[in-house]
Amino acid sequence: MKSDTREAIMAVARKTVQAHGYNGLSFRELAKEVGIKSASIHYHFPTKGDLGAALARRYWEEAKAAFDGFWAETPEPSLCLRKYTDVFRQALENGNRMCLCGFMAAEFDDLPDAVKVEVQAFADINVAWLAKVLSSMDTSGDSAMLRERALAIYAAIGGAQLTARSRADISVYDRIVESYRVAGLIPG
Amino acid sequence: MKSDTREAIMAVARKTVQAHGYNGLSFRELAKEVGIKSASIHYHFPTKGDLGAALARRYWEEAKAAFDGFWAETPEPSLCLRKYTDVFRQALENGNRMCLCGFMAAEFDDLPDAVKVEVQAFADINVAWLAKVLSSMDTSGDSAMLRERALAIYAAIGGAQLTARSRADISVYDRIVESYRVAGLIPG
DNA sequence: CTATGTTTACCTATCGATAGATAGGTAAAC
DNA sequence: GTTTACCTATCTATCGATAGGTAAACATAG
Repeated sequence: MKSDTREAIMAVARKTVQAHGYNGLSFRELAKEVGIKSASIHYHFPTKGDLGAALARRYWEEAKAAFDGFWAETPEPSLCLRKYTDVFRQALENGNRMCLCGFMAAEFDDLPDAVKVEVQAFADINVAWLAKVLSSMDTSGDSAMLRERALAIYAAIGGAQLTARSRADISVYDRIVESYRVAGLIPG
Repeated sequence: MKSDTREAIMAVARKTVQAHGYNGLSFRELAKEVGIKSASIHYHFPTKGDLGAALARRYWEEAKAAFDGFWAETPEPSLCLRKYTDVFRQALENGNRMCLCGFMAAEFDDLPDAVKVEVQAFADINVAWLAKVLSSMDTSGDSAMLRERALAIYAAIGGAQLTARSRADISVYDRIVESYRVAGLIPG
């Protein structure tokens, strides 16, 4: 089995970053919640940047697995998109938290390079997956335009999450995303 | 004249928060850039929360004045909306910075209450102004729906800014906003 | 099976840097 | 004489990181 402690560190750290950001993540506080000493975190993750990069990488790997699961199991593309927007809703449900990489996008200037790479990878897999789903709904064959639309949907969902968070009101997220559908930004 | 130093503190602090967030704002670094000692900042702003609240308040006051100026000077509502999206573009032009209140929305959990109030006020004035402009383009008279659309546009623009920032590429912002218009989220 | 060496996974203790905040002093302006 | 607008000096708390120790787990040789 992979180290339980390492997994526990990552689990607690992910929730912390989703609520307080990368800059709001402290080794001492993290260690206290895990039940070890802060020096022990350095054993598993030599620097904070190593931990941040591991967190962001794990985050997009899990997201990609979930999205691919939707695509494999869900025959209806519009339902696929509904499951997609629900994933971002769940972060808000979980203590008014944000997407880990969405928060880190705001803090981008202060991230170590290794973390930046993984944050960008998260956006990439979102856009690629959305473009794939959109292409299954659209016969125009203009894949460049679908990619643009996919990018717009990804950005809009991140904005909906950010806005709802500042209201601490998940219904704000629902209303914004519904408006995106009404306006035609998100098809279905 | 209002204190030059106080204004200088606010000007430097605003740029810092737009790049590094409220948590990334340090009295020592701020004082160094202004050319005074950190203790002197406490003379003008007793606590960091006081400074943060003053920054956010000033920010939405200036935004409101700018938006009202657009509305007064620009006869064409769709041109008004273009000036609106340009305002958020300018933050990115200015060293890949974000909207001050957009960044603080991410850090919402860690903000003093007095700051939270002002961050929410910024969103309120954006949505109210957008709803007013939208109502001038729409004769349906469904003001509740226009407010929902206004909220969606505000959220989407914030997301576009966040996404473009994480790419350090202003053209990403332009492409996303253009997609919003193509999709019909932003009329005009 | 036992003895020995290595690796794993922590720990205590501490480092220098930095955080916001405060006390008290000073010199100029009013 | 009081207020304004700074200053120096310092406080406690916290930051990420490091050095070095320990005890258990494991591997290997006799």
